[in-house]
Amino acid sequence: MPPFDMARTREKSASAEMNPCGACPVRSLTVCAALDPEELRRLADILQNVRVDSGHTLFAEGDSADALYNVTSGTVKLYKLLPDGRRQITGFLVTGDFLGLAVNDSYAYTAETVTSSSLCRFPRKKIDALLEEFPKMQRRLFSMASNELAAAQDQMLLLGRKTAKEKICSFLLMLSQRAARRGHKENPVFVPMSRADIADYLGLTTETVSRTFTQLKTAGVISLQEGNKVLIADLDAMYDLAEGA
Amino acid sequence: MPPFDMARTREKSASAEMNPCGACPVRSLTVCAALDPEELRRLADILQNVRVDSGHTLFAEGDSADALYNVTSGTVKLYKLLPDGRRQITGFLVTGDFLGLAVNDSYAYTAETVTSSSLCRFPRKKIDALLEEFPKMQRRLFSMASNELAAAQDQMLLLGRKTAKEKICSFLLMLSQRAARRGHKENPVFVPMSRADIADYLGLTTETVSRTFTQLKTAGVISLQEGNKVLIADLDAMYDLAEGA
DNA sequence: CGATCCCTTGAACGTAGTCAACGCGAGTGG
DNA sequence: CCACTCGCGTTGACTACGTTCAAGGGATCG
Repeated sequence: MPPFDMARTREKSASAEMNPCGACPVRSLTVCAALDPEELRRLADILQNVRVDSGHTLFAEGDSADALYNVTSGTVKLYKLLPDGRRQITGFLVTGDFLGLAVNDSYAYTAETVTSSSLCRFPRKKIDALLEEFPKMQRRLFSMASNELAAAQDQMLLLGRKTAKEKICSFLLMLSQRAARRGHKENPVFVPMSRADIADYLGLTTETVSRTFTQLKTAGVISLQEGNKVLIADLDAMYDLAEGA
Repeated sequence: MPPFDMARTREKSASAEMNPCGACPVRSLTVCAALDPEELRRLADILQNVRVDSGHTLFAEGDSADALYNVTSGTVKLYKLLPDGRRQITGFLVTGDFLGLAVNDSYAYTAETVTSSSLCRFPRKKIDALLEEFPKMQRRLFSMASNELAAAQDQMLLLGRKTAKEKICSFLLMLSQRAARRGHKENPVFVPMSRADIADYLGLTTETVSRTFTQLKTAGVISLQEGNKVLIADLDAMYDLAEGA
């Protein structure tokens, strides 16, 4: 029996065997894009499929960073805490996003599922070895990190300089655009996270988030629908409101 | 704002030969660390040394991103603007930091000098080719981007969840630690940027920055010295104040 | 059916923003 | 050489946006 078959038997989930990377429907979105079949096979050999229910912690800030993850379905939030419990969510990750970058071999943030999610888990040492071997993948990861960095700067602008209304509108537009890029319907927008999560992402309180939704609803810019969906009724107004026009 | 071509003197390979990367005193801090002599020579071949007076724009948000830069001396600020002029400074870069990562071949932010500065300029196409060739350098760049990303998340926590006093203390401590890591004296801290710049970095107004400095001064935690220096009189208090203890 | 969680709404409060004035030092020109 | 301007920092008075504290509704679940 070839060694790679041995490796595959170690995978946690049977679904990984039935759905190898070559057939992965979200590959084009992520770090695995543009790898050739042989490289994909090598990648499949080291990954574990992980399924996590909503509200569970993948890893906590300060944990030793022994794996990189790739979201294949669901939504994951990353956050940091202050000693007194104040929380800042630094990102909501969805299909195709990766997480687990480390500083000093420790995670810099806590990762927790918002909805039940599936992830590919790459043990650090193995993925590092593979990155050495496949510069193509290294470049891809770098380019994704660059995009993350640009998004982080947008978020700083939002946190430091936007009003509550502008923050909420920017947030909804971001979710909408992100859904569109993944081939989901961009309107109404699916908003799976709680008011508390939105507040901690935008630097607000739940009360302010709730009040601002009500304002926008009253102004006829959005309307709330069943199943945590938000219909953007006036897209132009949203764009204007998102930047203070 | 003066036109930057006037202030900027671009020295071609001639000066690069006189001061080759091999003798560069800040190499260990930056992307050029751990390259061998041959690789350094190749790097020196493509770089331009750039000297820029204070208050000049290196490039603006949206410009086509045709170069990567590396700060060798001085301080550079990066910022983004809202249509009505509100500004968020996303970082102050010093010796060893790089800038110029692009999204869609455009810069995502404006880069402007705070003090007169020197930079190494790497034309995009040439540096990309070199990165292909030297995976070592690619990895180094990636690891620096990872650190940037972690710093960005810290900044989001600051912007979203810290009070004015906590922001100012965190800021001064960051400057102090950064100076220490570069072998400069960490106390008193050199603070070359204006109140307006500090405000736009911390999501405050100049008045609040000024008032908070006065408060900290009155409380005996810091004292202001000649030449834009801040003496941290009570380091423990600063650490506590920075996280709301 | 009670307990819990999440969301919403109301009222009062407080932190930081806004508007305004002034001091100070550097640079400029009469 | 002095008067003037200009940019920057500081301080004061007032305001406002978002927070805090509190209450209640609605959905879910044991």
